[in-house]
Amino acid sequence: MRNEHLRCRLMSSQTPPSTSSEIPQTPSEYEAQRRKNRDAITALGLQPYGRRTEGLSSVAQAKSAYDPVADEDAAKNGKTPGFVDRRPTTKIAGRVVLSRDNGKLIWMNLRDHTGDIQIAVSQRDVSATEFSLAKLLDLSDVVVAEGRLMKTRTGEITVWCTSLSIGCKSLVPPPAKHEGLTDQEIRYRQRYVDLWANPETLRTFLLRSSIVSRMRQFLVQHGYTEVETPMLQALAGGAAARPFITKMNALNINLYMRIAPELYLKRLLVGGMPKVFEINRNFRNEGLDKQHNPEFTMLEAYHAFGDVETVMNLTESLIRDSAVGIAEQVVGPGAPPVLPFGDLTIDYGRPFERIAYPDLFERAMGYPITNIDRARKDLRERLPQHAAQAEKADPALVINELFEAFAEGLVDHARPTFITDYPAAISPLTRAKPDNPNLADRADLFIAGMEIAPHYTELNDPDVQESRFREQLSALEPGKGAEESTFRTMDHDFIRALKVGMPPAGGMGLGVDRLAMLLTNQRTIRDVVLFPLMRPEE
RNA sequence: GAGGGUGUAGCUCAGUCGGUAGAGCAGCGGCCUUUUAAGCCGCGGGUCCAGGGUUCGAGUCCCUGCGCCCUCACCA
Repeated sequence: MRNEHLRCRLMSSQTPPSTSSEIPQTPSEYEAQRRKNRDAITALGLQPYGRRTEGLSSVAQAKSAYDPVADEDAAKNGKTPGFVDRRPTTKIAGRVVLSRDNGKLIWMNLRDHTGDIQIAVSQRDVSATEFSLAKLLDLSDVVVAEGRLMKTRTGEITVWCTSLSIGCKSLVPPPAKHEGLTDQEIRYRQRYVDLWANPETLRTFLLRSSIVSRMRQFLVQHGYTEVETPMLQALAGGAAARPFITKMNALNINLYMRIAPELYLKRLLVGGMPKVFEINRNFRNEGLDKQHNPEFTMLEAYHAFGDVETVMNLTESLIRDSAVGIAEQVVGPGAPPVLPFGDLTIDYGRPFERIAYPDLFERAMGYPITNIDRARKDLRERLPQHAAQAEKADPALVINELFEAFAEGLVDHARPTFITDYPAAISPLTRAKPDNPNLADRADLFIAGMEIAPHYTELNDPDVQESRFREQLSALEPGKGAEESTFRTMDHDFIRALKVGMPPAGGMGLGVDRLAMLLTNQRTIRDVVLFPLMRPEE
């Protein structure tokens, strides 16, 4: 009953308004003209918003079905009596991207997600109604064309229509046919236009989709279990970042959008799931730039009885497999995983470089990280804008300023590189190396200068974890304290979980958007996020 | 947060020294049965991002604000 009612309402809303007073806003000249054409299509007895259509081929399938022998035969013998036309027929749906009306013969180019193809609508070969429809079509309408596959005199594969119908009327004029849609703002705000008007955009997102599904497949094949943990959390933990705050009415409490799934995934290790991963969104209340969108997709994976080395190997093989998948789609089967990113050519097939933090520091500065006096002096002299840092109590921060300024730049951007052996002092949530308590069992993967994935040997001593939490809380800067202490709270349940006992484990987090940027050669995160965050219109 | 760029027709863009708002495509009317960004003839189309100022006169110069892009900084 209820469905009936809904259906009636839906159907009535599909009926075009008969009076102009029902048109919601003043239409542009273009929209008015298209509404007029739509009404004329309705007047022909056709439904301008189409209906279910079976037996559709993609444009790519149609093109590959073209039969040159049959076409030549038809061209040569088509007019002889008793001729049997063996050219294959096809039925395709696509958006009208070009139209050339020669009077009694209309050429149009249709586009679907696989490409463009030309169709011809001849007055001689379709019904009078269908030919009238063809005359009433506008650029960016979606049509269904059926006919035989042939080549024109100039050699272009064409569907010579025997029937034509409309899938939907477009009331909005398309972007310039030659330039496409170039306005960045409209590309992001109206992605639905960008996707059809710029085939490169659709291609990028199809590639991104294939990366993510192939990653899932890879992880499952390697024995990892995919899980989903809370996105709404009473405590936003697992990373040092500011969360989005939201409110739950029923319980009258504040909740936070998660900044990381880490603490929940570790609880699953406690529960006895040995290898888990999650691919999902994290939310961080920070600024936007080429590498940051407030919501972004993160892969986190944990491996019980593994360590940092275990997950480094996982990341390396996972990224290599992703690159192989992309190379096969972009270049062809068997293509090596070598992909361009801007001016770089990145070979994902070679073993990833591994450089220890202290070694890289010494290579850049000429002295070891233990030479704190020298480091303080360097910071004052070479980075005066960070002079205040030099007076800070913790030497590791001094070292790290210099490291970021001078050492990170030595990493070859074209070569995926793990930086290992970070100072323990700047890695508060990581276990120390078994043979050196001053170094953390942590490795960060950099590609093209971007931080792609951190790896850790996870803390599993509840007492150590609790004291690290406390240190983090007490280290809050006075100015930020009031605000940040509202969401930085001790996660007692997580400590309780560690008391139950978490096996030793390796864990990693991989920025899926950044990996998608690298593999699809897009310079900004906004070009690999379908609907990037924009300031609201108006 | 700082600096730079940009905003003009549905789209892509010109617009000189401050002096009647322009082009191509798209649209409308007409012609055209093998076109390739089809072609030919004709026609219409503007809140020059918004607000203020200077000026006889502002798309143009000045100020303020907003959007987008780029670089840097911050954050991670």
